[in-house]
Amino acid sequence: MSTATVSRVINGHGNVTHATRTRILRVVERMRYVPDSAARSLSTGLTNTIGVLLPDLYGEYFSEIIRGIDQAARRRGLHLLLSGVHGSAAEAVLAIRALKGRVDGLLIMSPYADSAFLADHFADDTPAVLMNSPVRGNSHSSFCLDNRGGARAMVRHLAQVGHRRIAFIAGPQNNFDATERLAGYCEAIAEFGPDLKEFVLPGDFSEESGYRAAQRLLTLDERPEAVFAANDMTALGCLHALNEARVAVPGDVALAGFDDIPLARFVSPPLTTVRVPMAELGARALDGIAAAVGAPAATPTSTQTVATTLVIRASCGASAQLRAVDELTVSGSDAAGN
Amino acid sequence: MSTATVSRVINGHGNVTHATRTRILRVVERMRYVPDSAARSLSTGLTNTIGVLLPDLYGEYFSEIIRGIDQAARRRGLHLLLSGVHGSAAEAVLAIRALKGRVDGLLIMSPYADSAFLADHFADDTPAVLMNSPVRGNSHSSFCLDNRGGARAMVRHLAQVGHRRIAFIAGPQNNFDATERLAGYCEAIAEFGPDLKEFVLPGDFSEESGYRAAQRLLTLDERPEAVFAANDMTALGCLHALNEARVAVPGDVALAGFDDIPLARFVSPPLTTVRVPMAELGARALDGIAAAVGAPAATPTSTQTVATTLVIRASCGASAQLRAVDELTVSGSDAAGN
DNA sequence: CTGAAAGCGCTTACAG
DNA sequence: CTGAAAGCGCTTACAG
Repeated sequence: MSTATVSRVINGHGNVTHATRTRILRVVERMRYVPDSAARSLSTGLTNTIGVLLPDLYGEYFSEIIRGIDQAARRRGLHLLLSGVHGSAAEAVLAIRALKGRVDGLLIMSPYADSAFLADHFADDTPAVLMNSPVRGNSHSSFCLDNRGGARAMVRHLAQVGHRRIAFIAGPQNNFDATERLAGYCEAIAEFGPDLKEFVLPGDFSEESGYRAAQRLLTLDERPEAVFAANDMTALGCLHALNEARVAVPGDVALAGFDDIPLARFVSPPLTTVRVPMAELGARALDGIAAAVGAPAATPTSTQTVATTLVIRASCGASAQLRAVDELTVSGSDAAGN
Repeated sequence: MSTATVSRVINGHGNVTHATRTRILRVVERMRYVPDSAARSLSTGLTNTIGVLLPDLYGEYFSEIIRGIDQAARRRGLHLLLSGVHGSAAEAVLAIRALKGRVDGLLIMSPYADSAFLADHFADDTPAVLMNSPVRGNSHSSFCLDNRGGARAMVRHLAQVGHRRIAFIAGPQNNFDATERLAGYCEAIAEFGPDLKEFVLPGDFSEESGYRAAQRLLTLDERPEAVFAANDMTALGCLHALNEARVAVPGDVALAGFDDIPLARFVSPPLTTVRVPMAELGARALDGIAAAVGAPAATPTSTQTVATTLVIRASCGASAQLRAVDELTVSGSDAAGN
């Protein structure tokens, strides 16, 4: 009954008599023995946990990512060491360092977390996967929402319904989702007709910024026929201002958002928007990091895109017929790198 | 430059020449050396991380708890090992066991996690704190929302506004929040007047169950003057059914919820409800477990209650004057045990 | 099939 | 002020 033998039965390594095995199991049971994870990690070099770094651990958006990650991790018997990295790069560095020896791999979403940053601060023998982050270089795999495709699909939809002057209320300039959505809008304006013109107003994803943007739009000589907000909260602020000014939606102006937050279908009129499958993003990223943990270091990296969905409701003047379709998958593709 | 000396400068233990210290620091910097957490944990017996077990890691409710826990943990430089324990007690046992050697303390919210359960499955030298769970015995500290006080305050409010027949749509029977809210309702009915009568309908916290309960209420000979739902989603389902039946709220029947979810103030009429400060619960519980980690094992345990807040909006027929007050703190108390 | 021994990477008395 | 050594609790070749 040496520690070696106990270790063997606990880890199911065979080469143990049935008799000794049952004897050990009985004692284990009686003493409620549970192996110490830290010791096990030290000797095996494995922790069975994945570190997850997000800008925040809460809110609609991150909560959904966590949900996807959690479900995928649970399927694989992996633990999650979560950390919210609010803002500063210095904080991100500390968080990453603190993970050494605690995790087998890292899942990270952060404006600072490009490959160079990771190479600098994270042990290069530990795999890392980026989520929804600007990818530079191909030393790490990454999973991104198709924000760009979603924005393009929305502009196409608005143009199809007949709107020409389509304004865009942007999000924060240092936010990856926001800049991708803006880029998609610009691309689509250029692509879907010479009669479409870019018109971008500043915003910051807040309800407040949507409210202000709408007020400004209302003072214009030539009002846009449609307003596409970089996210739903901004669109809601917009709607508020429009209501106050007795401007009918979608009668006088069409309104669209991005995210499909729960509120979107409760407001009046229900908001046409783009659904972003955060949980799916999280789940796929977890699967990606799990694969990387198991794979040899030289495995090629890839960048994968998670499709977004156009959700057509009443706020853009689409015909009931079109709305009946309700949801159309609009995007999604894979690209392999390195 | 032995490992011992390096260890001393890294941990700032003094007794090192300025010269050797700077030399070591320089090398540490150049090699980007970061101590291995698993090894450190093994030798110090400390992990600087708190394990957190919640029924789920996502959704409005848990997301807010996580937010509070995260903020408090960050203030103290503690890491969080999060685990969602969906349902089964067996799963909870596994999750708890897997934490051994990984955490200095445990924060847990689960219907199964009473003191007896913890004593059975969690090392007794590791402190644990319960959140919003039925407390039996006093071997563990616990932090609970004052669901009972919140429900009582709501009934009192409804009675004050003039309602006599106040129905309650209950939540799941095995849910601690739900049973406490029901208990508060019953207590208050008994307390605030002989002319008040208990009338409880089944429900399960879902919008659907509120919808059905309302339909049933509408068939009654003597309709209630007020309906108090065990949570906001149920109240919303109720509102839906009432709207369909063209029963005016609050004109024909008053409606109240519990939770104060974001939607509550967006529906029409805005919903009178009870706000539950989940983030505060999480933060206080984290502070509690942090204190327990530092304290000697014999430190007395305590049960603390986190106050809830009555939020008066338009759905219950309260006068505008009363509503102007908008929010009234209604409850909150401390009780020390053992 | 079983056990003695080394080693995982740290920290911390204990000598010097 | 500094280093050699033991020990934290496991796992895993290696002998037997």
